Amino acid sequence: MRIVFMGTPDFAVPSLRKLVECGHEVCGVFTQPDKPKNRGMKLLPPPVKEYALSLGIPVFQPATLRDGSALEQLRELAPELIVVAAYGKILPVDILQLPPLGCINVHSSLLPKYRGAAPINWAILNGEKETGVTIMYMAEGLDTGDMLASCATPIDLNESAQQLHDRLAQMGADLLPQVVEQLQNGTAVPVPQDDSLSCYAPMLSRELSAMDWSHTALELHNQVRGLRPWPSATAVVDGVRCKIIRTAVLDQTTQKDPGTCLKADKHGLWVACGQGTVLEIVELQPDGKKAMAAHAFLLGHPLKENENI
RNA sequence: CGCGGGGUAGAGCAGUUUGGUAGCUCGUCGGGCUCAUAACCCGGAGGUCGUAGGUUCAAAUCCUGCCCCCGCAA
Repeated sequence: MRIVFMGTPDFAVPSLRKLVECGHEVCGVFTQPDKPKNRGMKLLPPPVKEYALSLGIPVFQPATLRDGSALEQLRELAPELIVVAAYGKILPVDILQLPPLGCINVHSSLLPKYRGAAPINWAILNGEKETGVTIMYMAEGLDTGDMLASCATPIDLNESAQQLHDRLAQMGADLLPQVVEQLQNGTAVPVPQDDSLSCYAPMLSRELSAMDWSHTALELHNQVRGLRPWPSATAVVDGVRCKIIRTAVLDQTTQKDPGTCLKADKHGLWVACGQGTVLEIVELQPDGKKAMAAHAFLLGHPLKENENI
């Protein structure tokens, strides 16, 4: 089938790869413009662009889809279907109506839950036991279109958003061929979303990072793994601002106030949290340093028991 | 030229301001104690101080170039 693919970050790459592998004619790829990133403000191409170029697929990076030129380019490409995965732009109606078979989106949640920009992270932040991917028609509303297929997966208690992201990216890609085939055959069965069950997963921000020890160990654990790799949960440990990379919820209780260091030696770094729960900090990354095991950090930052960390 | 932190033993840090024999904790190796131990005691090994040059009687430390790592910002 003749398809235009729209996507930007790593999440979208497996889907694009799958379409190509299945023999579809991906006649064009739309992705966000290169943006200054990283140290030195170097202009970096999005992952989807790099991959598309490596396959020799024409890449389009319009700053806007609303000035008519993108629509014109799409008319020339004349796709039967547009497949979107984490593109990062809202498609205007005229584009949504262009392809004969419509526009479909690979979304990393079990819709109607977690519509929006950061569904993977919010599923973990909220302590969900299960999430998944959904492929749906695109409608004018944000992630509100009729669903065509979905696939669920359990979330491991210690899984980070990054790990889950990678799994879901692949799951979404694997789900794609059957949906495309059904659309082609006319056998697809769109299922409307039940708006009463929906919730939103807004974009992440650094303001979510700071750890509040009065929260329970489980809540903090979810914060730590849900915000990986960006923006990461942060805490000040021995006066040093650190990203907290990996934690473990301990099967212990304490009478000490939240934020009290219960243990700080080569066997571990334990912190008292809300409601008497205890969190172990397993791995962290001080400002300006590489990630390190908590016990290694303690060698150079001797912390005492019963102090506030 | 976006802002900033850093590269010292296998690991994490101190020492650099005020140049003068390289230090701490952990690990490691050997020995001891112990029913036993991830605990404790004794002893040892291990570092061209990122790299290239400069200043100096003398450089981890001061000066210059370069390489690499990381945080912020986007």
